[in-house]
Amino acid sequence: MSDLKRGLSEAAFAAFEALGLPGELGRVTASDRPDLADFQVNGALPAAKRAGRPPREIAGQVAERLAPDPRLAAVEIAGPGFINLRVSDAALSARAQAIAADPRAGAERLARPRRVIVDYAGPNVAKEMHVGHLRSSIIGEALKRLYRFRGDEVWGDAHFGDWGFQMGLLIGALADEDPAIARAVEELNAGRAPNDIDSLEAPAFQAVTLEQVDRLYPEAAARAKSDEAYRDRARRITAELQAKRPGYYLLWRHLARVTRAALERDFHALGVDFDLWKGESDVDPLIPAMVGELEEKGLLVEDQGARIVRVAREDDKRELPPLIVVSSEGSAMYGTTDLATILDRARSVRPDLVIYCVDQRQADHFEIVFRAAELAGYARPGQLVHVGFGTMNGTDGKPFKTRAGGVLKLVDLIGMTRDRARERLHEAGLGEDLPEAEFDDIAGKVAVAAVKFADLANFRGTSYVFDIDRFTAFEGKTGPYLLYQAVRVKSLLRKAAEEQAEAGPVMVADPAERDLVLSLDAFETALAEAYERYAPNAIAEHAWRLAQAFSKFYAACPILQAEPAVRASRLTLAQATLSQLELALSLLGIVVPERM
RNA sequence: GCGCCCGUAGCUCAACUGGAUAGAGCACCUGCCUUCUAAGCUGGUGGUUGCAGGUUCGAGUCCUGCCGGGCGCGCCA
Repeated sequence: MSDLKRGLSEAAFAAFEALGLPGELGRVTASDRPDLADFQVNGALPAAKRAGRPPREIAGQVAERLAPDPRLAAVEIAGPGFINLRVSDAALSARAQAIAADPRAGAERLARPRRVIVDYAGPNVAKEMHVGHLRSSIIGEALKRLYRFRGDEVWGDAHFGDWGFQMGLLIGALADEDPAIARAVEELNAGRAPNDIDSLEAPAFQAVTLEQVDRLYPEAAARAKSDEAYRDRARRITAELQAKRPGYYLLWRHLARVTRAALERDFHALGVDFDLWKGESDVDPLIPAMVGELEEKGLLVEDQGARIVRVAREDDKRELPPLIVVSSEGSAMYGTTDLATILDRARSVRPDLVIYCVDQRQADHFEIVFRAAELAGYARPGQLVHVGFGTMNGTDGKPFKTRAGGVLKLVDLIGMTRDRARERLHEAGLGEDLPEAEFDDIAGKVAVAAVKFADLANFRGTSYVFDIDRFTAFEGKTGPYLLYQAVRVKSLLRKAAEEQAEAGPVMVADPAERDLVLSLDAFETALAEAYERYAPNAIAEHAWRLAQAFSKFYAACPILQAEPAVRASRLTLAQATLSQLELALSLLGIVVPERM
């Protein structure tokens, strides 16, 4: 059963067509004026222009055809030609009943599923994740879950940055700092490259820690900006690493392992998971053949010592730089591995759509890579999509930094939020008689809900201010509010079960019940919008509205004390709300505890 | 310099792709716990949507020009 909005749209579509007007004009939307109507149709206004007739006249004719519909209690014309629809209580009751009985809580399935890859543009394997990495993980995860839920076949790929200049830079810095490492690298490099390099171990590298990496990388990156010789050496090392010189390669492998473990820990804490734990290095073997192919196709040209693909077009408004495939040092670049990854995926997964969930600032980069991929025949137009998001700034409007001037690590953010959650749980007297382990689990879920919802409630495209107080806020439009509402329903349903109160047929009567059912009905619309615009904030917004509608219903309508038939109806509404709310939150990557 | 994005309540953000009276949260006033979890609910204050034009029945949304901010522009990712 489709939602009320779509059902009514179909009726309005038919009404417009019967009048010889385009059916699309019959699009039904939620009313802007809830005091006047539940839904509205605005199509009479644009229709008037085409038909050369007054809008109210057309609206009147459409309304006449809609009026007999048993789902509608009232059809009225308002203002210049709006058609206001008020749904009957019986139709709302039936819809609530259907949602309650539906394991998908009223959400539909795609008619034509696609094969989709969500590329999280994973963090660099050179430094720990900080809050700046938050968005791609959270948004990417939400998109992955949404797409999968609607019926697409989806692969989430971490796509770690583990094969570029930053690795050469870090290797150089480590050798500079620790003579033992420098020696080990030299000795290994001096020996002949063994055929089975993967089985080699280099004990000297075992002592390298994440803390060391974390400390050295920013220094090295800064120095490379001003010191040309230093930069050139790092680029040389990068090229040699990619050529698998044993010393560099084995040190790289150790770094990859160490940082990978930290990344897994961070992603796990956030409830983010990947189907493919791939990195740039994984497509390295494809590069030589790819370069040859680009050459054969006449796309590759020599320029300033590098080998590039020109992607600029005549009608470009700006001068788009070329894709640098092979640097003048002979190494693969960011764009090289991206292109090779597109080729790899085209051969393995054969996706209909690849969503790159990456910072908006990289828009030009992706435009260049996508054009190159199309020129090479690795992708069709529209198959690759860059879903950009804004940057996260501090309260001062500049890129976020801690008070000490450093970046805030993701683990620390989660930890801080969890501590705040513990405090607030105590203050509110929630979960006091629960075992320690469950209490901790709840605090963790509250923290993740707070962090994720604070991010996902914003439209991805705009930058927003990272405010630690906002991420640890538990009142108002926050993740914890939503958990609280869901848990309240669970508690209610538990109590009902104890009293052996059963759910039964829905009979909508109270205004709060009407509003709740209309909120439930809007689920599919929210999912469709989030899907089409790659915008999880539509789901977050829906979850918030639903929770709020329930809270009002909860305050206005006693449930367990009501007479049996009313009680049964309200229990069904509560169940439907819980299943849809929990589902919506799960799509955002937020887990609801049993109690709190 | 060229290009992209943004400017909405004191603060942080929405606004179903051009529709009615621009909505939430926080903050600030107001009332509600002998009824199912008060992290809640109720009512209220708060706006010339940066400025000036234009397009049309109708503009926060589209166009033009200013003002202000962010970002990107070849071997970092």
